[in-house]
Amino acid sequence: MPKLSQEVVEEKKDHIEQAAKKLFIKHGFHGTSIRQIASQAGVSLGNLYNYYKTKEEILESLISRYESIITERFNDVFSQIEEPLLPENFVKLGKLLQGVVEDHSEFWLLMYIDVLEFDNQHCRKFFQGLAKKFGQRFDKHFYKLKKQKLLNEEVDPAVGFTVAYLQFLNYFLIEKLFGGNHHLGLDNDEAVLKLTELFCRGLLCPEALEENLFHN
Amino acid sequence: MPKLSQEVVEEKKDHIEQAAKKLFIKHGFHGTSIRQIASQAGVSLGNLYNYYKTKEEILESLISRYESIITERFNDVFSQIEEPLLPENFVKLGKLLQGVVEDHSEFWLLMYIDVLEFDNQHCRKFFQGLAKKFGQRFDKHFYKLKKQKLLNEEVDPAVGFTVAYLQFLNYFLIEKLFGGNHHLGLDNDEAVLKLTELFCRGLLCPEALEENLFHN
DNA sequence: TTATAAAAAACAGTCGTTCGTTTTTGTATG
DNA sequence: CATACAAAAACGAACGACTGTTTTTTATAA
Repeated sequence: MPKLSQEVVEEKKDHIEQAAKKLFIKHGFHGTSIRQIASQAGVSLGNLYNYYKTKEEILESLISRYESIITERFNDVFSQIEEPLLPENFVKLGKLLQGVVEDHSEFWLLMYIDVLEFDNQHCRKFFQGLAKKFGQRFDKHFYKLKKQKLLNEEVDPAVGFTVAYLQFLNYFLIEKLFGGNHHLGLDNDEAVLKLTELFCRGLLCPEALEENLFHN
Repeated sequence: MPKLSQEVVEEKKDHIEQAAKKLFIKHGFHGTSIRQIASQAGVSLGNLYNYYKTKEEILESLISRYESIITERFNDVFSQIEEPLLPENFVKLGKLLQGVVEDHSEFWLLMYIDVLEFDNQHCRKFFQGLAKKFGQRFDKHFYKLKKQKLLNEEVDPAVGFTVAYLQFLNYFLIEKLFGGNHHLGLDNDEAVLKLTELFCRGLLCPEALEENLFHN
């Protein structure tokens, strides 16, 4: 039998890893056996070891494959948002991130596996220098707003955007994976609107922020 | 041998569960064996089954025990904050929650185990009706501010406070468990200050929010 | 002595991995 | 065009260690 082409190998690995993913996110890494993976993928036990040296390598390959998908998806999201600090674009961001979580909540489950069993070795890059990355991506937009003095000078817009991004993700993850059940007491659309309002305007009126007004 | 008193039993269970916790958060539920737990606790394998019917019961007991500790700790935090929407109290909240995460990050690891392997059955109450709970706890404070018209009327103060609470927790969890490594590009104290600023004032200047100003 | 706790041994499976074998298939040969 | 060959892929039995749980035995203290 001739050697399989690189793409065919990748296809087969992808097929195996889809099966593995299904089991890992349901029973965890140690809760899933190689036999189950093989069976789920319709492949023999021994043959798995032609593609992966160890069980852990399956998880690693799966995560890095998924990471590309997620990264691409996020790039797609951000490419739809040119001016991220417009209120209407916060709303748009929220809804797009809702879609990401709904389509790929498994990715975060894999991340929790990684956190638990591998000290988040494989997924930590996801958070490294997050604000800096956004700062670079939306460089010109942030600079323009800054120059126009439309921003609260106390907060770096990159930090603000990162916070909003994380908050949206977190909100939908709590809803999807943690059983939040409308934990803010709002439906999802309202939540996105209220979060947007909060990020843009803040919680307090300008008058309240003159400290003396608060202390009476 | 006479029957052990209820408190002695609870002490022994606590001791066993401390050992179990150590192992569970390191290797996950299925990655930890009963023998390891017994050995770590300095108890015989068979004797464990005098205290728990199954391995899962150890985790359940551990989680519910930890839940009480965490709940108490949170109550302690909130009792230190009478007027949660004062900017200086946001800062205080942030620092207190930093302490909670630093002291009890294991609780969240257990929660991720619960999410992964038990659909968050045991921990989901943590998020249920969160905003409502805060709304009730800080009832009078929120009402007072509302009456004084110091609040952004677009956002329920309970929702705003819940969001801030979750954001602080999430920030420190990312730092502690997910390898964030100053993901906002700030040290922790700065991050608390900037988050506070963001929650109170928002990201945009009042002038920016008149939409026409934005679209030129 | 007796009820109970603790320990040890036994049980029936399952685990990740290895390995010898069989099947498959493109290529080279006649 | 048919055959033989060889390399690769697929398979599944076997290995030794380990699994959660049950049962049996021993130690302990009123």
